[in-house]
Amino acid sequence: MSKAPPPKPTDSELEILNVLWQQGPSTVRAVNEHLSQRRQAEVGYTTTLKILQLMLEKGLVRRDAADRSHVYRAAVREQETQSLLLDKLVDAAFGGSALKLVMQALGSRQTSDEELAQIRRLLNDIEIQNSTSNPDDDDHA
Amino acid sequence: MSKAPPPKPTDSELEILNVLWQQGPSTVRAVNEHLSQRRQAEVGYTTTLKILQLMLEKGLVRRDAADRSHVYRAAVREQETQSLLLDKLVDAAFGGSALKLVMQALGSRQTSDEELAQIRRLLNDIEIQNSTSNPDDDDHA
DNA sequence: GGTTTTATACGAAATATTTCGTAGATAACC
DNA sequence: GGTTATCTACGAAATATTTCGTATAAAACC
Repeated sequence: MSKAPPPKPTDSELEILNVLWQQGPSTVRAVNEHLSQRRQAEVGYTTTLKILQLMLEKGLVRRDAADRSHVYRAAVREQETQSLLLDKLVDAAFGGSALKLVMQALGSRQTSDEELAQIRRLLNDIEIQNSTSNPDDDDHA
Repeated sequence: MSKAPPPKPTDSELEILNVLWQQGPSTVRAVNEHLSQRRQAEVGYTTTLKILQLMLEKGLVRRDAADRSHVYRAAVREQETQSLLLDKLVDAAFGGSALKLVMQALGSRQTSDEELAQIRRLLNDIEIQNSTSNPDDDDHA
């Protein structure tokens, strides 16, 4: 046993991760400015700093402390985090059924023909995968 | 102006809503027992009571206090709550793109042919709707 | 070299959430 | 009628999250 997986980020932490994913490794000041832009109001510099320090302890970010201004970067990938949050939501609100979530997402909002086409392409890809490997291999515990 | 929409339920509140959606109107004791079953451990009776009281203040549940044992029922619909949580997640983790969320949900997990077919049927329905009403009516602010 | 600016670290207040103990009232039981 | 069980209300501890003020050190400026 060695590493515990990083925990689910809080709302504020997720906001900061978004900045780091989009901007790449950044100083506290840079993160703080992007954060202040996203929201209506100005965010205190030390607030951003503090959250980044907590994120460091949790393993959500790493930092390069070579210079006086430390540079932080995301330690978790965007896609992995999306999956994690998606799974949590599926469990907590959709009775564990990702299908229900997808149906809900598609059904309750406007989806353009272009997007529909995009999803169809993905469905085709998945179907091909299903048939080339194990056609009926869905729920073998 | 009159009614503020019920807020996003917390994790515990969502758990209780799930019980109420599944079991229908229930006493505190009944909710508490279902809750204790879902988790490993026993949940304190007054803990469940307290959360239900807070949910009442927030407008997430209503109650019938005619008898000594009050009966609580969900004041928000399951589907609406799912939509709300979904929207929040889309904004917070998928840059506002529901399409990305759907692609991620489908791409990163095993989806059976049966489920794929179900989604295709939904896509067809949506496409028909799109063409019968307003074909290019996606982003008219 | 002294002043101002810009960093990090840290403590702690403010807020939100979860948990439960205790008090008081009422019903049920014997 | 008195005791026990069950219920709600309420306060508050325990925990998590968000926010920021202050202390301190180092760099930048003049």
